[in-house]
Amino acid sequence: MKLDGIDKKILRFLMKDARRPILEIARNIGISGAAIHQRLKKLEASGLLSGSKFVINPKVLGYTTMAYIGIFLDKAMSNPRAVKALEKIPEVLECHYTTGNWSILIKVLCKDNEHLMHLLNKEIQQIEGVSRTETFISLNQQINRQISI
Amino acid sequence: MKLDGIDKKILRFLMKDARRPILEIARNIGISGAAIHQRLKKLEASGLLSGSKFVINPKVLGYTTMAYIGIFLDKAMSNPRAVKALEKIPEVLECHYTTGNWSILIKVLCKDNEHLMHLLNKEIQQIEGVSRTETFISLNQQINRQISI
DNA sequence: TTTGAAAGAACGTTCGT
DNA sequence: ACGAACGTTCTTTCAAA
Repeated sequence: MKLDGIDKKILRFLMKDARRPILEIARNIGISGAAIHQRLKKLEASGLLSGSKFVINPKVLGYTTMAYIGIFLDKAMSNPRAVKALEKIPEVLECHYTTGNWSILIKVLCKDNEHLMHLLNKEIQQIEGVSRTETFISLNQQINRQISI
Repeated sequence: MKLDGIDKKILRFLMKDARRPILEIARNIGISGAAIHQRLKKLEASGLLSGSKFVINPKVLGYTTMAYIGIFLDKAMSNPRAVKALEKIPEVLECHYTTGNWSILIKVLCKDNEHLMHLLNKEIQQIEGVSRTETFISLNQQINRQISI
């Protein structure tokens, strides 16, 4: 997939604000709305644009504690089964099958430390095959962005 | 901030597709467009809705290697200065100030392992005050979602 | 609070060029 | 890539339930 300068400009606009009107972008870039429309269709067809999302600020709902948890699995425990169990826990936002010490690295979002403790003791550790965990609390997320175009 | 059932339904629609027309959501939920309009304004004013983003699939652009890197900083190196340096590296998508072994945990996205190696050796390790790093390659990201409403 | 309606502006989309 | 045209959606407003 190759992007020219105009494609990149369009993407940079929409990645910041998915609701930005096409015509407004057209005016900013200096080409017609129809042209942008065509390009967006191409980008969509290529699979590069996989959708749009409203971004929510979890702090407003009281979710202030983010953490990464490295999980060690027993030999017998298959990764897919563990993932299936983790999917059912809504606090788990990401789950990665990683190289290195752990079998799995997950990112969780909790209301506070107590919530996190409960999540660890009553949810994560209770999953069959989970032998040990290592938790890293994010005291402050200082960068959060998508790939730069 | 308290959400009632209708708020939650609206959010669930928009979190999946930010471009979904309000009137269509209204029809699905069974209330008027004007009501949704009012609620969205409230949600925006509360700060819960912090914007919308087009989601890009980096694989289409050839970015297939995601990794987490734990960074050890020298005592002398202040966290803000390190973050400033990391901000300049576009491959760095997230940066967390964490408890535990490392000073900083970052998430990076690279085209391939070679790209990652270059990033580590020529960019990250070159930052003044970075003493050591530990890298965890994500072989497969199996969950990726926002907070559940 | 929500509704239904109504107005005008702005938008997405599709053409022929 | 353009510009015009059409149908839809958005925003805003208002009186009424």
